[in-house]
Amino acid sequence: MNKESSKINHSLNVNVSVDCVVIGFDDKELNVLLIKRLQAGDEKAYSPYKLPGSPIYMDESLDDAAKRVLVDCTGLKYVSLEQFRAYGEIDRLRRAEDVQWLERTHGLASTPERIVSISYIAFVRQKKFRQLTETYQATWMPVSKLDDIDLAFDHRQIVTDAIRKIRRDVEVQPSIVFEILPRKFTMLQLRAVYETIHGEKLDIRNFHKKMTNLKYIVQLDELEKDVPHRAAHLYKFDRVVYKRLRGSI
Amino acid sequence: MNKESSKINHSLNVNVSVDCVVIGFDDKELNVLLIKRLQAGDEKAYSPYKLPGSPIYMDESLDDAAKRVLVDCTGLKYVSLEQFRAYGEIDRLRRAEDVQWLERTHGLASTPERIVSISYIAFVRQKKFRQLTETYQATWMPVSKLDDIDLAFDHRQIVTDAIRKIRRDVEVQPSIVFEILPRKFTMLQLRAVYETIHGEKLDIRNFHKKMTNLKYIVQLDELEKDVPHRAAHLYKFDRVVYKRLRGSI
DNA sequence: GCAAAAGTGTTAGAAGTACACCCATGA
DNA sequence: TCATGGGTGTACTTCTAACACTTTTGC
Repeated sequence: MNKESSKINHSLNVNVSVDCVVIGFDDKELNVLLIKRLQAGDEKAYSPYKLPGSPIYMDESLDDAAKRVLVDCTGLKYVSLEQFRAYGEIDRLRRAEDVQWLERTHGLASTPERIVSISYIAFVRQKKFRQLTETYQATWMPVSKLDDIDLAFDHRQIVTDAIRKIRRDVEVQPSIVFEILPRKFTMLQLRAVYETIHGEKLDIRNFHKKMTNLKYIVQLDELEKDVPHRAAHLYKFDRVVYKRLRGSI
Repeated sequence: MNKESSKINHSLNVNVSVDCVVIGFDDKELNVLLIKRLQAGDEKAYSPYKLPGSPIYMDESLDDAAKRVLVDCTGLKYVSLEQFRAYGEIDRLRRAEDVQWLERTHGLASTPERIVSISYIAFVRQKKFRQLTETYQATWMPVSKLDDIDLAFDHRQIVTDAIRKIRRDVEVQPSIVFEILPRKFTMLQLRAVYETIHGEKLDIRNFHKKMTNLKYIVQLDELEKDVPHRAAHLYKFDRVVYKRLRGSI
């Protein structure tokens, strides 16, 4: 848009951005990855948290932009990101502090009237990259505490929608739960995932029966170690069998 | 759409557009609503069909833009449109004829490198507005014939994705089938919808049993008329009961 | 031995599937 | 009387839900 003002502006498409809702699981609860905004002079005036996001570059697809954002903000590569929804209400930039932050961060002389944001969801196992989040000023916020904090732009709405989507997706596409489990997992861990996502306790025996009936959950000849109780069997998720059984779902 | 060209550019956001995938049902098969492109000098060079769509205006939300497109192109109001997916590959405007068409139609001096399109789905009963589609050069294309025709931009991909989405949505949100049925319908009509969407025959007795067990499908004290065979009962969809039973789904 | 979780079966009810015949109507 | 779709029941299988005790291990 502003070809003069800087090279950054030349290659950015400031009318379209991507935002990533990274939902993490820490074996106990769901957390969402938020970025602390860099603070300028009057620190108080700014909403401290936002989703990782960025305007797209002209030479990258939406999917590539979302991947870039995740790598830039968190160091995370190889995370499966799924496009989720576009946000384009006309009052998305209603807060002056949000606009100021955008201009400062991206070196813009001016901001468009509106930025349409394409949001992406990732569902990840937190333990994989606990150290990286500190480097990038990213922080895990428990989903249960979201009501108490202020988020920039319409990011609260986006997070709320994303969590609702994940709850639904687990029903139709159970493979996503294995993204937040280690490669080898116990039935207890698997059950904890389902209980956390659904928000209710599940019957142990029925759960065990149901899961071991699934052909793509295979028991390994291996037990967990260093636990202060009887060791549980380990299982793995067989992606090949899963895909064969479910076709293109 | 034709004011003064300068004003149009001022109020259009040419970087973002909406496209509507209107899937219609004519009691036999699924059809998608396509627009015939207005033809310039060299008619042959242009892909004849595209989805109804438009760049968004600065003072309208994405949802409003989609509604406007549908009204402008087809005269359809009060159709439930649902946002579906954003398309932002960098080569969306790869075809020169597509770019030329855009510039001519919207009076643009130049076209951005890329236009991100937000696609919307509507699912409608074709009979409601058969005459309107002629006025607007819109036409119903059987989904089964899509392989044989050329669509502009990435619209083939969009339509394919939309149809897959509808097939899935029927499972989780059965209310959408009633959008393409008359207010009073027979079990045969209802079954035809399911069979068309799923692409397979269903057992008549089991289907009947299952549907009449649903509290939100209520039998009326009324029979169909003017049929060359025994008249069937009419049923209606009770939206209030449906919503009560399914909460916020 | 105790704390903590692993592992395991049965029963009852609900839901889904397979399957075939007579009925009402208009042409 | 024939063509067309309307309307119905039963038996079998599968899935779901409810429910409690013994085993293994580390401390």
